[in-house]
Amino acid sequence: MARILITSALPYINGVKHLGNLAGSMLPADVYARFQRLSGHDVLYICATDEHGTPAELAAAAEDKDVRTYCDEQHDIQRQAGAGYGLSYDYFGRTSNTPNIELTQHFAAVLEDKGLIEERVEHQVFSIDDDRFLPDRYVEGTCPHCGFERARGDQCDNCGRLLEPTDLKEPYSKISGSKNLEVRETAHLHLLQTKMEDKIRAWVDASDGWPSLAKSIAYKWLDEGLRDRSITRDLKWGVPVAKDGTPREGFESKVFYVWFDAPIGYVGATREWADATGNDWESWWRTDKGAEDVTYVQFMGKDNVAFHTVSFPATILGSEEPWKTVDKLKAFNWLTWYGGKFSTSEKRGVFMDQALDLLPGDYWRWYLTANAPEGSDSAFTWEHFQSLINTDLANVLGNYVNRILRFNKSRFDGVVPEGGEWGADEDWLASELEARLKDAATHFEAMEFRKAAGEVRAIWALGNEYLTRAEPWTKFKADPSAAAIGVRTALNYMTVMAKIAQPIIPDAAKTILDALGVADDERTWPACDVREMLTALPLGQAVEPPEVLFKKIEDTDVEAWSERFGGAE
RNA sequence: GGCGAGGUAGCUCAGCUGGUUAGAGCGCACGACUCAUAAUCGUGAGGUCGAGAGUUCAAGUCUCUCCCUCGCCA
Repeated sequence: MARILITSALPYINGVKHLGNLAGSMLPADVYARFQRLSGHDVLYICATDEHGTPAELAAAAEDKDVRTYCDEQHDIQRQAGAGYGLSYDYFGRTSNTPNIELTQHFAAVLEDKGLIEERVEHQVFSIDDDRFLPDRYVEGTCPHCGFERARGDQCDNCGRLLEPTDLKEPYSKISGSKNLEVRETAHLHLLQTKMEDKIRAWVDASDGWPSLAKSIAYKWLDEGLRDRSITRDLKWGVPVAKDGTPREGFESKVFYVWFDAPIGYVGATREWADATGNDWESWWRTDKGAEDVTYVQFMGKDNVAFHTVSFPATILGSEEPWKTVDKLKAFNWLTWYGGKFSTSEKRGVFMDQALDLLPGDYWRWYLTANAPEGSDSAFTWEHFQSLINTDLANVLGNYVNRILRFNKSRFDGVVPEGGEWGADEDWLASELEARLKDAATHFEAMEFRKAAGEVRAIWALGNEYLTRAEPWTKFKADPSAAAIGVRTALNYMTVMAKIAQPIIPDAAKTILDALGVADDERTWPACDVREMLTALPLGQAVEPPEVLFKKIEDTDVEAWSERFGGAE
């Protein structure tokens, strides 16, 4: 039994995430976690909301709430949305909770002890009417190069030149529009990443288990040269810059930058889990306290790779403490909306909570896994969604369950029938299954989710092929016992179909296994002898057809949804 | 503008370190079957692998140029 620590990139607190976010980290992490649990491993799947930073403050202000209240509400909304998709976190924590605050302050203190943190004075734009320092991109004004009137403080969108906020002519606050700005001096802590470049590069060199996408992004950053990075901000909402409970002098109104404390949230949320369950968090994170046998797997979108392969490692490696670092890293490309970007403002795309209003979580889980943006960006379209759901879930899997259970009910009184002999058709089924089962497990293990889903689908389809060969409906007329072996094998086969479906569509799989009376402790990943699998159900056991597993998506649904959420043109 | 990803059958995508007639699923056509959510099973038709040039005995797979799409720019 292996110990596997799984984290998915932390969703930012600012609003419910869209399907692309779900598909690119939380869902595949969950599928992987479920697969590994079914395979008998000790899995700890941790996630949390990333709550600090300016966007959270502004979103709260827009709703006329204090930040804490806003985050409380949003955290709850995201937790519920995750539950709607069956995301099986062992713990869904918060970066604003005490464990993360303490850990963040701890890392900062240790890094400073190692000489990797330095106080530097910067010049930043302060908005008197907003009563706050403005992050670069919240200062706008006229570009000194091209005259574009809405250039951002970090760069001009029109001519593309990099800017400093102080370069802008006629600057104004993007938050309030106020022109009542001034440049003030402000001190910040800087993490001296330049000193750690060699150490990080050596660590990247030594890493295996990363896909090429991840390595190339890490090297790109290293090749460009790391920069010392400010890790504090002039904000109220965040981890206070303090040590042992005492605020740092001159930093009373400052907090750590969200990008510094967010990844530490993986550890923080693990501590929350330990506090809540009475478990030990250090045995998962400290190699001096039992974590040396842990395999740590991270899931994230490609935009997050640099932070996980360079920035966060800088924090961890810089501490020189025996923290666990990532072993395997799975990075995803984008799920696009008809080839373009998901966009709230332009009403393009579906968000996690909205999708659940349309259909249950399993529908989305299947589509987003079978069509995961693994090798390249992958397009969501309603038409494609409809096609995959109807074919794979309703026709191939759902109909199989329905056809065989109903036939069994009308011909064999709804119990696993006796009679008939294992024959050539059953041998054929067993050998096909054995090969495909092995492939499916390999793909799940390798985190190749499209291929895993494809193999699962192939195994489902194999059931229908078997029925075509066995044709119990024909045999029943002349020899009911010849039909019985076909039905019995088909019922046993259905248990395998459902068991391997569990990582991807857990709810539907549970419905099927319940209908077949499979005990909870027999629902692990099928790994025994294939013939044993196909003869496991006790003769005479009652099996009841469940309600229709998956309803089909009609053309009228697609029309209505395209209208509401955007679609082709 | 810089950087990144990508342009492979009608659609969504596989194609590792170059090597027999370029693959899958969906869609489509035809056939079979009737237990089933008009479901299922079988067969088949579809591609000058964005364009051009080059390296090589051999390129979707390497090099260069160009065109186009998407994203990021902390």
